[in-house]
Amino acid sequence: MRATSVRARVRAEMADAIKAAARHQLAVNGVNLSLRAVAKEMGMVSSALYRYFANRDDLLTALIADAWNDLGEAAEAGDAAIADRTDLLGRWLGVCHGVRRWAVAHPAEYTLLFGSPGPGCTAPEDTLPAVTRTPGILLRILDEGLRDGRVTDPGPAALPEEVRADFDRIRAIHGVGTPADLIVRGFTGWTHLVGIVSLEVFGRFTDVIEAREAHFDHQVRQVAGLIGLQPPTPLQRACRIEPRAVGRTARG
Amino acid sequence: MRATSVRARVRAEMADAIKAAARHQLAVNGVNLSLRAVAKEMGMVSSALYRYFANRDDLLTALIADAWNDLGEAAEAGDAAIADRTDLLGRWLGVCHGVRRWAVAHPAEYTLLFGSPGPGCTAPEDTLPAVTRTPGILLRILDEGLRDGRVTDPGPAALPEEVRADFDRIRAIHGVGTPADLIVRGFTGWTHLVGIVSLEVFGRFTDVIEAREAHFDHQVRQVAGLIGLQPPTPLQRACRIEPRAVGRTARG
DNA sequence: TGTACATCAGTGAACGCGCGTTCACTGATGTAC
DNA sequence: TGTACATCAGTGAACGCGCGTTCACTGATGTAC
Repeated sequence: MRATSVRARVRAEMADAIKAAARHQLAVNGVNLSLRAVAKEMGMVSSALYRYFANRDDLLTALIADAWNDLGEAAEAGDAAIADRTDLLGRWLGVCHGVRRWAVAHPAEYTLLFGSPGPGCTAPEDTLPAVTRTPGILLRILDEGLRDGRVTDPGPAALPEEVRADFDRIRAIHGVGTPADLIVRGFTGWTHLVGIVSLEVFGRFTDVIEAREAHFDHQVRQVAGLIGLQPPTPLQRACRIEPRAVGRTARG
Repeated sequence: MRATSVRARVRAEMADAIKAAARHQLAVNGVNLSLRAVAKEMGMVSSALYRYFANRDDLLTALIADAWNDLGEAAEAGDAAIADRTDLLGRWLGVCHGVRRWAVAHPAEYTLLFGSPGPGCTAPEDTLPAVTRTPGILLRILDEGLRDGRVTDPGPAALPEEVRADFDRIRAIHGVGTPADLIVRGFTGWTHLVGIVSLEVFGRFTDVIEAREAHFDHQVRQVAGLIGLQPPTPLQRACRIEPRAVGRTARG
């Protein structure tokens, strides 16, 4: 029994190594992953990969699932880096910067997630938690702000009924009580974030925007303001021990 | 001499027909354009295409240039559809809807423009006017609003110096006097627009947002408000002959 | 107007390539008695 | 502990495919005299 699990462990490690090699291939040769190239990088013959993945699509699907989780971890790390947990604006910005940093560092994997889907791209059902993880972090920040009064309830806004239905569904997925109108506001932040990161990663800022990070920070702040996130008041800041560390961490 | 230009005209028509077939191929088989498939659709042999385009990259480059112009035309049409030229919010929304409609109708061409660039993607220099055309329309609406007081000058905002340098350069390209701070606000609208359209076109709204157009309209209105665009006042509306047609056209 | 020549669009065969995937195989490792 | 068998990771050859691109060619169309 124990011997079997040794084999299983080695097997799992091999699968991980293959995925790592595949990620490297993505980084070097772009999004058109070649099984033969992955195998060569592993020092194997291409047919050996079929011991670990049923086919190319299977490997890609695994990479995509991993990428969603990596993105989520980067976003969570950006949130967690803010010492003052009541500084919701700082945390929001931390998440945004975390997402951008990950995307710039892993352009090919970002492309898997937010570039155009290839021909045989079927998102498997069980990736839903991974996909909704990052927007979920943003949503929870908003929700927290709503509950302690830092973010104002938008009240009965002019949200079309059909749109409200969509966002009631989204609310149910995340299991929060945030009103649909506020979720929409947060979703605007998410769509903007994806837009500005995609433009940068896909090379649309070349020869246009040079101060990438400063520009990103400025834009994301603007949108955060639209959403209703405010910097902590001086009084709130005064109650904290290390207020100055916050801004720096958010932008690092 | 006239005979020669007959040949030249036929030649140009053939090149157009090839591009049309290529566009159809893009729409059907996705972004991985195959010269052989294009030739087959034309009822030709693949080597015949080399009479018209030096190689595959040349054809793709031509398609991309055309796509930028098509997008620009769709955006301009969205603007032009607003009868009340002083209704800057309506015109802004008209441009946004025009962009979205074109993208949804031509997903593969949109992907060429805003998806991840392929390996040999070098934007030729002379496409700059085409690339900047659509954001330029948005910028000019803002500029018009600034000049007649509908949009307020943001004044000396907290724009980092390096970002200001980038946007001074952009301002020079478009030849407008709009202050950099306002251009940045407009650029936020552009990045948001690209984000929400990309998410929809690349399939990220599947099983998430069903009321696509209503949701889009709502989001884009939110961001337009952030930028400083306001709906015409009742007085302004009253001075117009057909005020009610505006909103409908903008959303059609 | 008629003829000789040049231009050029399109053909069809061929090239070399890299790809995903299959299959029978070898040899090492684990299992059962 | 030792032996016979089962499992399974990895090999290497082969398959069939579609691809971009080349090249010598044919035949129609335009040009010059």
